[in-house]
Amino acid sequence: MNIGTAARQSGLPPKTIRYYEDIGLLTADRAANGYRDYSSEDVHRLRFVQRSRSLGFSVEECRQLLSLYTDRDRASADVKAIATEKLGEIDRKIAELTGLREMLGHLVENCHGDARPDCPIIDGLSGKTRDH
Amino acid sequence: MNIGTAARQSGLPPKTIRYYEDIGLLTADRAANGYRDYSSEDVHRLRFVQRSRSLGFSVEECRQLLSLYTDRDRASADVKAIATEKLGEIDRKIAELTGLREMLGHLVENCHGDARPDCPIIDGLSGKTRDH
DNA sequence: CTTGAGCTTCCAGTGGCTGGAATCCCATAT
DNA sequence: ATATGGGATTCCAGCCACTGGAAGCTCAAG
Repeated sequence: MNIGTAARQSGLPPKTIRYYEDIGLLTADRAANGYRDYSSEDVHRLRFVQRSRSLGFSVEECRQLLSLYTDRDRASADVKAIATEKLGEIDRKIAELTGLREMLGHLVENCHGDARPDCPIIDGLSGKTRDH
Repeated sequence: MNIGTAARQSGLPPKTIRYYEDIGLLTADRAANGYRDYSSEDVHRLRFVQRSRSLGFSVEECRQLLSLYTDRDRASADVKAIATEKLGEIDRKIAELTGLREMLGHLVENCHGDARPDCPIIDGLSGKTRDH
């Protein structure tokens, strides 16, 4: 099957698939006319990468996961280690964003938001107000 | 004052300050020897940008905020609009990450994580299991 | 036989820096 | 006077993960 079909079935744009091939993440057979030719197993791998990426794994992590995916004899502990590490990262990111949300939320709440120039948001960003 | 001092006082690396100048976000006077020369007002602006960036505003948004910061007569509503929009983005990001966290958390929970090859994480990523 | 869609490659740009090289300036120690 | 070390300058390249666009090929349908 051609790249367009593989793209539709995997949820990845053709450009991205070519890019993945370029960086050696996935390979593809070539048909007689020079077109890339994907098997359904290839599509599985593409979708695997698509899902992994959408779950926040970096491309390098996807490379690791793919090799764990391919290696039918690896220990599940190896996979769990990567996933757990990523879970920690996600938690840290959520915590950070929640902190930001709170800070910015306070600023927005205290801003009357009318035609007057007086603005606690600007004051907060410029460091004028004492930290509470 | 030199760029190093301004950097220490604003919390931005010198490289970043030069970069900001390069893209026209901030300007700097030059001393006789060609060194950049920062006033304390310049440092205020640098810190303003530093805080805005750390709160998740893009450089382009910082450009807007800076002009609102400089314009002593603008309505606080203008600032509030930008901040509220950003608040929405942060909320969306948190929601997205929370979703990811949950999904990945389930996979990790169900993985026994021992020497056996059977792994629900890989199965989940490959789409083998029905979405529950 | 033409048209249009889809495929190929390659080059360049995105955002927001960051690292490194080569060179210059300045203050201090010898 | 000079050597040294730290900081400043410029410019070029690279990071991540794509994405857009140009120029040219192939293929199926009308």
